[in-house]
Amino acid sequence: MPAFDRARLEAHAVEVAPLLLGAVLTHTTAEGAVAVRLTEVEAYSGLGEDPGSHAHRGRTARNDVMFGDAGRLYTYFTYGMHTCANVVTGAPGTAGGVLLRGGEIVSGLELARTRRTTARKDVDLARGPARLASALGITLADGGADLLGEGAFSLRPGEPLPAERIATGPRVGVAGPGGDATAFPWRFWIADDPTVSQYRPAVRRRRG
DNA sequence: GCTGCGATTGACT
DNA sequence: GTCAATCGCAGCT
Repeated sequence: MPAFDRARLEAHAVEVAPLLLGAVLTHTTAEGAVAVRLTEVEAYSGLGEDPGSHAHRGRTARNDVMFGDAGRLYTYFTYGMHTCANVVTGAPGTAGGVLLRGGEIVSGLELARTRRTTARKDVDLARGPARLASALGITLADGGADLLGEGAFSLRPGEPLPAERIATGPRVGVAGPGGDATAFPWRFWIADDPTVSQYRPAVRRRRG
Protein backbone atom coordinates (compact mmCIF):
# COMPACT_ATOMS: atom_id res chain seq x y z
CA MET A 1 0.00 0.00 0.00
CA PRO A 2 1.43 3.42 -0.95
CA ALA A 3 2.17 6.09 1.62
CA PHE A 4 -0.20 8.98 2.14
CA ASP A 5 0.32 11.64 -0.53
CA ARG A 6 2.23 14.50 1.07
CA ALA A 7 0.63 17.06 -1.24
CA ARG A 8 -2.78 16.19 0.23
CA LEU A 9 -1.46 17.00 3.70
CA GLU A 10 -0.40 20.47 2.64
CA ALA A 11 -3.99 21.70 2.64
CA HIS A 12 -5.58 23.45 5.65
CA ALA A 13 -5.82 21.22 8.72
CA VAL A 14 -9.62 21.36 8.60
CA GLU A 15 -9.54 19.85 5.12
CA VAL A 16 -6.90 17.27 5.97
CA ALA A 17 -8.49 16.00 9.19
CA PRO A 18 -11.38 14.08 7.57
CA LEU A 19 -8.96 12.57 5.04
CA LEU A 20 -7.05 10.99 7.91
CA LEU A 21 -10.10 9.14 9.20
CA GLY A 22 -9.66 5.49 8.31
CA ALA A 23 -5.97 5.96 7.52
CA VAL A 24 -3.55 3.51 9.13
CA LEU A 25 -0.53 4.72 11.10
CA THR A 26 2.15 2.12 11.81
CA HIS A 27 5.12 2.50 14.16
CA THR A 28 7.87 -0.09 14.08
CA THR A 29 10.36 -0.34 16.95
CA ALA A 30 12.77 -2.96 18.26
CA GLU A 31 9.79 -4.44 20.12
CA GLY A 32 7.75 -4.88 16.97
CA ALA A 33 5.13 -3.03 14.97
CA VAL A 34 1.78 -1.62 16.05
CA ALA A 35 -0.72 -0.26 13.51
CA VAL A 36 -3.70 1.94 14.32
CA ARG A 37 -6.65 2.80 12.08
CA LEU A 38 -7.55 6.40 12.90
CA THR A 39 -11.15 6.93 13.95
CA GLU A 40 -11.03 10.34 15.65
CA VAL A 41 -8.98 13.48 14.95
CA GLU A 42 -8.99 17.21 15.64
CA ALA A 43 -7.76 20.04 13.40
CA TYR A 44 -5.62 22.91 14.67
CA SER A 45 -4.81 25.97 12.64
CA GLY A 46 -1.51 27.68 13.32
CA LEU A 47 -2.96 30.99 12.22
CA GLY A 48 -4.11 33.62 14.68
CA GLU A 49 -7.71 32.55 14.11
CA ASP A 50 -7.24 29.53 16.38
CA PRO A 51 -6.45 30.33 20.03
CA GLY A 52 -6.42 26.62 20.83
CA SER A 53 -3.37 25.93 18.72
CA HIS A 54 0.03 25.55 20.31
CA ALA A 55 1.37 27.65 17.45
CA HIS A 56 -1.09 30.48 18.07
CA ARG A 57 1.44 32.66 19.88
CA GLY A 58 4.21 32.09 17.39
CA ARG A 59 7.14 29.79 16.90
CA THR A 60 8.88 28.37 19.98
CA ALA A 61 11.26 25.52 20.65
CA ARG A 62 8.31 23.36 21.65
CA ASN A 63 6.16 23.84 18.54
CA ASP A 64 9.00 24.25 16.06
CA VAL A 65 8.08 21.04 14.24
CA MET A 66 4.64 22.44 13.40
CA PHE A 67 6.29 25.13 11.28
CA GLY A 68 8.08 22.53 9.16
CA ASP A 69 6.98 20.15 6.44
CA ALA A 70 3.57 18.52 6.30
CA GLY A 71 3.54 14.82 7.07
CA ARG A 72 5.88 15.01 10.04
CA LEU A 73 5.04 13.98 13.59
CA TYR A 74 4.53 16.71 16.20
CA THR A 75 4.59 15.41 19.77
CA TYR A 76 4.02 17.31 22.97
CA PHE A 77 3.98 16.51 26.66
CA THR A 78 1.09 17.63 28.83
CA TYR A 79 -0.33 17.32 32.32
CA GLY A 80 3.09 16.27 33.51
CA MET A 81 2.65 12.71 32.27
CA HIS A 82 1.03 12.36 28.87
CA THR A 83 2.36 12.46 25.32
CA CYS A 84 0.07 13.33 22.42
CA ALA A 85 0.74 12.96 18.69
CA ASN A 86 -0.16 15.20 15.76
CA VAL A 87 0.33 15.12 12.02
CA VAL A 88 1.75 18.41 10.72
CA THR A 89 -0.37 19.84 7.89
CA GLY A 90 -0.32 22.84 5.59
CA ALA A 91 2.50 24.47 3.71
CA PRO A 92 5.75 24.98 5.64
CA GLY A 93 5.45 28.01 7.92
CA THR A 94 1.68 27.79 8.36
CA ALA A 95 1.94 25.55 11.44
CA GLY A 96 -1.25 23.58 10.97
CA GLY A 97 -1.75 20.22 12.61
CA VAL A 98 -4.16 17.37 13.22
CA LEU A 99 -4.29 15.81 16.69
CA LEU A 100 -4.76 12.04 16.64
CA ARG A 101 -7.42 11.45 19.27
CA GLY A 102 -8.39 7.84 18.83
CA GLY A 103 -8.09 4.71 16.77
CA GLU A 104 -8.49 0.99 16.45
CA ILE A 105 -5.53 -1.36 16.75
CA VAL A 106 -5.37 -3.33 13.52
CA SER A 107 -1.95 -4.94 13.97
CA GLY A 108 0.40 -5.60 16.89
CA LEU A 109 -2.41 -6.13 19.37
CA GLU A 110 -0.26 -8.07 21.83
CA LEU A 111 2.44 -5.40 21.92
CA ALA A 112 -0.16 -2.67 22.36
CA ARG A 113 -1.59 -4.57 25.33
CA THR A 114 1.80 -4.70 27.04
CA ARG A 115 2.14 -0.94 26.62
CA ARG A 116 -1.36 -0.24 27.92
CA THR A 117 -1.72 -2.56 30.88
CA THR A 118 -4.48 -0.45 32.44
CA ALA A 119 -6.81 -0.87 29.47
CA ARG A 120 -9.49 -3.41 30.27
CA LYS A 121 -10.83 -3.79 26.75
CA ASP A 122 -9.07 -3.72 23.41
CA VAL A 123 -11.19 -0.80 22.20
CA ASP A 124 -9.66 1.26 25.05
CA LEU A 125 -6.08 0.64 23.89
CA ALA A 126 -6.00 3.70 21.63
CA ARG A 127 -9.19 5.53 22.65
CA GLY A 128 -7.93 9.00 23.63
CA PRO A 129 -4.93 11.00 22.39
CA ALA A 130 -2.46 10.03 25.13
CA ARG A 131 -3.61 6.42 24.95
CA LEU A 132 -3.13 6.30 21.20
CA ALA A 133 0.41 7.67 21.49
CA SER A 134 1.18 5.21 24.26
CA ALA A 135 -0.18 2.21 22.36
CA LEU A 136 1.97 3.11 19.36
CA GLY A 137 5.02 3.57 21.56
CA ILE A 138 5.34 7.23 20.56
CA THR A 139 7.50 9.38 22.85
CA LEU A 140 8.69 12.99 22.77
CA ALA A 141 11.86 11.72 21.07
CA ASP A 142 9.77 10.78 18.04
CA GLY A 143 8.83 14.42 17.42
CA GLY A 144 9.82 15.56 13.96
CA ALA A 145 9.83 12.05 12.50
CA ASP A 146 8.65 11.83 8.90
CA LEU A 147 5.50 9.73 8.67
CA LEU A 148 5.73 9.36 4.90
CA GLY A 149 9.37 8.32 4.46
CA GLU A 150 11.31 5.12 4.97
CA GLY A 151 11.69 5.48 8.72
CA ALA A 152 9.99 3.84 11.69
CA PHE A 153 6.60 5.30 10.79
CA SER A 154 4.26 4.76 7.89
CA LEU A 155 0.96 6.49 7.16
CA ARG A 156 -1.29 4.89 4.58
CA PRO A 157 -4.70 6.06 3.35
CA GLY A 158 -7.65 3.88 4.23
CA GLU A 159 -10.80 3.01 2.36
CA PRO A 160 -12.63 6.18 1.32
CA LEU A 161 -15.44 6.86 3.77
CA PRO A 162 -18.92 7.93 2.67
CA ALA A 163 -19.74 11.41 3.91
CA GLU A 164 -22.52 10.17 6.17
CA ARG A 165 -20.04 8.14 8.23
CA ILE A 166 -17.99 11.24 9.10
CA ALA A 167 -19.26 13.15 12.12
CA THR A 168 -18.07 16.59 13.27
CA GLY A 169 -18.33 18.54 16.50
CA PRO A 170 -16.55 20.84 18.94
CA ARG A 171 -13.01 20.03 19.97
CA VAL A 172 -12.25 18.48 23.33
CA GLY A 173 -10.71 20.51 26.12
CA VAL A 174 -10.39 23.60 23.94
CA ALA A 175 -12.54 26.67 24.35
CA GLY A 176 -12.97 29.14 21.53
CA PRO A 177 -13.61 32.89 21.81
CA GLY A 178 -15.78 33.63 24.82
CA GLY A 179 -15.32 30.07 26.01
CA ASP A 180 -17.39 28.75 23.15
CA ALA A 181 -15.86 25.50 21.92
CA THR A 182 -18.53 25.22 19.23
CA ALA A 183 -16.93 28.18 17.44
CA PHE A 184 -14.41 25.63 16.17
CA PRO A 185 -16.28 22.42 15.21
CA TRP A 186 -12.99 20.93 14.09
CA ARG A 187 -13.26 17.50 15.67
CA PHE A 188 -13.92 14.70 13.19
CA TRP A 189 -14.72 11.09 13.93
CA ILE A 190 -16.15 7.98 12.32
CA ALA A 191 -19.81 7.76 13.29
CA ASP A 192 -20.71 4.97 15.70
CA ASP A 193 -17.14 3.75 16.05
CA PRO A 194 -16.47 2.28 19.52
CA THR A 195 -12.89 3.59 19.64
CA VAL A 196 -13.95 7.25 19.55
CA SER A 197 -13.21 8.93 22.87
CA GLN A 198 -15.96 10.28 25.08
CA TYR A 199 -16.57 13.99 24.59
CA ARG A 200 -15.74 16.23 27.51
CA PRO A 201 -16.44 19.96 27.34
CA ALA A 202 -13.57 22.33 28.01
CA VAL A 203 -13.33 22.92 31.74
CA ARG A 204 -11.30 25.38 33.72
CA ARG A 205 -8.95 23.73 36.14
CA ARG A 206 -9.75 24.37 39.77
CA ARG A 207 -7.33 26.45 41.76
CA GLY A 208 -5.40 24.36 44.20
C1' DG B 1 13.76 33.39 38.56
C1' DC B 2 8.72 32.56 39.73
C1' DT B 3 4.00 31.13 38.98
C1' DG B 4 -0.20 29.25 36.79
C1' DC B 5 -2.03 25.96 34.02
C1' DG B 6 -2.71 22.63 30.10
C1' DA B 7 -5.11 19.53 22.92
C1' DT B 8 -5.54 13.92 29.92
C1' DT B 9 -6.03 9.80 32.29
C1' DG B 10 -7.07 6.59 35.83
C1' DA B 11 -8.48 5.85 40.48
C1' DC B 12 -11.84 6.54 43.61
C1' DT B 13 -16.86 7.79 45.98
C1' DG C 1 -20.23 11.65 39.71
C1' DT C 2 -15.25 13.92 41.73
C1' DC C 3 -10.33 14.65 41.89
C1' DA C 4 -5.11 14.08 42.17
C1' DA C 5 -0.91 13.32 39.59
C1' DT C 6 3.04 15.91 37.62
C1' DC C 7 6.25 18.97 34.60
C1' DG C 8 7.39 21.90 30.70
C1' DC C 9 6.06 26.05 28.72
C1' DA C 10 4.71 30.82 28.46
C1' DG C 11 4.21 35.05 30.50
C1' DC C 12 5.43 38.04 33.87
C1' DT C 13 8.60 40.25 37.43
